[in-house]
Amino acid sequence: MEDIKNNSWCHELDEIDRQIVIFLEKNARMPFTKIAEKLGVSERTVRIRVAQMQEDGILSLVGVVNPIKVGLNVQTFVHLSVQPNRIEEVVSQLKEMEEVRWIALTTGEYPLMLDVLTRDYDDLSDFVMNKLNKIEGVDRTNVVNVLKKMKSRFNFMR
Amino acid sequence: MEDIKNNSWCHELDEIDRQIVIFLEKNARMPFTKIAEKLGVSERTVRIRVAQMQEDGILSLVGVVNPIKVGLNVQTFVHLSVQPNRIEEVVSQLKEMEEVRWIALTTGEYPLMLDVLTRDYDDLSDFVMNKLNKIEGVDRTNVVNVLKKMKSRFNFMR
DNA sequence: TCTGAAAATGTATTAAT
DNA sequence: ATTAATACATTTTCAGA
Repeated sequence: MEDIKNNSWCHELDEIDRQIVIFLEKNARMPFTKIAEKLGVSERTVRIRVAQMQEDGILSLVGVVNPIKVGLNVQTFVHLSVQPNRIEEVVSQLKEMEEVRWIALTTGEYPLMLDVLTRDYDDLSDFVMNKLNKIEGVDRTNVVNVLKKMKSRFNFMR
Repeated sequence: MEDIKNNSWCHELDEIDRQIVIFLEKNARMPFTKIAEKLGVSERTVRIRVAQMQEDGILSLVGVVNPIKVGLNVQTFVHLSVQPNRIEEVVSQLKEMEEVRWIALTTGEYPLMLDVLTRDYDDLSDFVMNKLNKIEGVDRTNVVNVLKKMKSRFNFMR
């Protein structure tokens, strides 16, 4: 079981990598010199390791906008049942819709799941009525509204 | 309808803000000087605006780890039905579990929805059997596995 | 580790509302 | 009076050997 560490799809991060990530998870613009100082390594070490992790697709340093602050107040999950031979076609249409932020193929009664963001319930109902329900091949839909987020933690290092 | 622009919960970004965000969504460490140059404004303008947007909770500049690259290969959504008077209590237990990345109160048959990340199906089954099903007050669960992500777009500016 | 170049920050100043 | 922009001086950070 331990050989998992040497697989290329699972990059095992050493302690220095992990510490670097912890700082950058909080502040993507933290100066490398400051991180280096805190960890007792050279600035170069930090710079090289960050570049390597970005290169390997392990770490991204990005700006993220808070959707609520720009007026996208309503988050909804839509479970979709589709005629099996038309899934590809339906997905390609869904991909083009800007309200649809995330699409996945899933197990269960409804093979597609969408994460949908809209300004308000008017826009949501407009989306469901005029976009979703107009797609050919959609069988049944199950719409679940997010009322309140109770936890959201997407930083991975401790 | 246009007065929506002057509400404090909905910070309307002007064109310069939007352009800044577009650059930072791609690269949180892009030098302010470079952004300023591209937009034809001073570096200080960019710096102040970024600070202001961060202050207002509109924009965060963060490092994000690709879960798959660190061995978290299985994403699962769990819909939970809970005895109504025990929701708070159940949520507070779920919050402590590191597999549970995200919790929301939702409409529909199952009032709680969880986003769960695990290394593999063994860990998932362990989580369901030994953690989830041990919580007092949980009524029914509906477990939906993510088989394949078809779209993921969480940058908001165009 | 060092070093020149680049970038970020602080202060003072001005303009606009 | 407050906010936002600029210019410039100083400090910090970056990226190469």
